[in-house]
Formats: sequence, structure tokens, C-alpha cells
Amino acid sequence: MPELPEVEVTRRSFAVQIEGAKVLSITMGKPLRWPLGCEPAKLVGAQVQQVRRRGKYLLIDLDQGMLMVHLGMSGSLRFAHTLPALGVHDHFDMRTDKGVLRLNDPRRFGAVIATDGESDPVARKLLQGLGMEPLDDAHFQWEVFLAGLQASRSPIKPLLLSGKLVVGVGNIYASEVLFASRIAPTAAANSISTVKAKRLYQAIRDILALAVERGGTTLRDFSNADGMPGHFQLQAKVYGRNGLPCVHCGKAIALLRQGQRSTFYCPHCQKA
DNA sequence: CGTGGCTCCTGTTAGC
DNA sequence: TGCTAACAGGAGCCAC
Repeated sequence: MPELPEVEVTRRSFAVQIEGAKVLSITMGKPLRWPLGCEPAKLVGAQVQQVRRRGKYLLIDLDQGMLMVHLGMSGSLRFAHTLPALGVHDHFDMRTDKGVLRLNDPRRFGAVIATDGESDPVARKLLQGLGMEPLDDAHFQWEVFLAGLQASRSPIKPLLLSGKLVVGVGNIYASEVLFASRIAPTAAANSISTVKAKRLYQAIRDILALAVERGGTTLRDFSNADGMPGHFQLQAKVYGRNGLPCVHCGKAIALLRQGQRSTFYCPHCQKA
């Protein structure tokens, strides 16, 4: 479900409210992708300092340590003073003196991990190798992006998805940014012209930023920590539109499989 | 090393 | 209608 915009929208929807909160208790449901990594009781008494994001990871800094939250494919967070009784898909529940933070994740590809901080080996392992932050102008550098493309023979779509060059571009936005920059998803990264690469660079920034502004994408069930749905699906020009007319040329949008993932594109508008 | 395929799990949908 | 199979927004891990 969540790509960078959804994770960022989630972060913004509870970061300020949870600041300074003291952990009262933690309840775990079924196992997630990884174990919490410590006894839940160990976190009781900890105080939340701030909530940051790196790629699709939410980093909740505590006065001692750091919680890493990943929403996986189907996860969503809620933060509120009171929440309904735990449901079958609620697998992490953190009561604090400022409200309850709850992870609902039907598929359980998500995770909550307690670490000692960013230098913790577990945190390092997960965060190392992540690409540039596309919404951070100082971090997302054009020259580095171009050099990264030129250094890879991989088809561009899976390269974007890998997060090695830029983080946060998931399956929906990968199709959307390639359509916007008129690049074929199968084009080898090192075959993309500088002009097209520049369009791609800008499309990644613009489309992700717009999606954050709009509150994220709701294809099925995304909502932020206040429970509000996103509205970006209204903007999807190719994702999920195979067989429907291209908004630009009117020809049919095609569906392609790359690395077990669906890619949507316009064969007429997106060449090489 | 870079790349591609497999894997975790449950819910929804398409097709017969 | 009911059953079954395919597919879903992620990404680490392993084998080449």
C-alpha cells in the first residue's frame, strides 16, 4: 500500500501529537516481518522525542533508542486518544500518556523494530544502501542521479523500484513518473538521454511532492494516522489503466510484468 | 558486484 | 452463486 508519499503523510499526521509522549504499555499481536527485538516491557517509560522518515521507514526517536516502523504492503498507523478494541489485524499497540499508536497490517509484511539508534547494527543493516531522498533538495542531486543511471544497465523501472538510487518510488509512482517523463519502463538506465533523465528527475520530485500535498494515494484502503483517506488516485494516469485510452494520445495503456511486478505504460508515448 | 527470482501473509477480485 | 487461482501498494535474501 504505502509508498513514500503515504509514509510521509502518515508521519505528518501524528509526529507533533506524539512528541514528548511517555510509553505506558505495549501489546503485540501476531508476528510481523521481523520480531520487535526486545521485551515490550523494556520500552515502558521511554519518551518519544521526534518522528523522522528515511525512505519508507518511520524512525521514532526515543530518549533511549529508536523504534523503526515499516508499513510493508498493507500496513497503516493510527494515533488517537482512544481507539476501538484491538482487531484481528492490529499487531502493535503502544499506549502512551498522549494517545495510542497502533499498527494495523493484514498481510504482516510490515514491522516494528526496537533499536538502540541509527548506529544499532540492525538499524544500520536496514538503512544502509538506501538511495537519495527525493523530497530533500539538498540530498537529491541531479548529478548523482544522472551518474547513477549511467552506471546501470538495468531496465529503468526495476531500478527505480530498488530504491538504490532514489528511495520511496514504489510500484504506482514508478509507472507514473516514467509516463510523465515519456520513458519506456524497459529502457536500460544507461541508454536514457540526458534530456529524458532530467525529465525523470523532475517528475520524481514533482509527482511525489504533489502526492504528499494531496494526502497520498488511496487505491484500496490507505488512510493516515487520523484515519483520513488520500486522494491521489484521482491523478493516476497509467497505473491500473491497462486497456483504457492514454490521456495523452488516446491509444491503449499496456500492462507488462517486470520482476514479478506490474508495470503500466503507454507504448506510443513512452519510447526507448 | 549486479541482477533476477523467491519469499513472507491475508484479502479481494476475475474467471470459470 | 460458489469455488479457485491470480494478484496486490515492499523489500530482504539467496543463487547465479
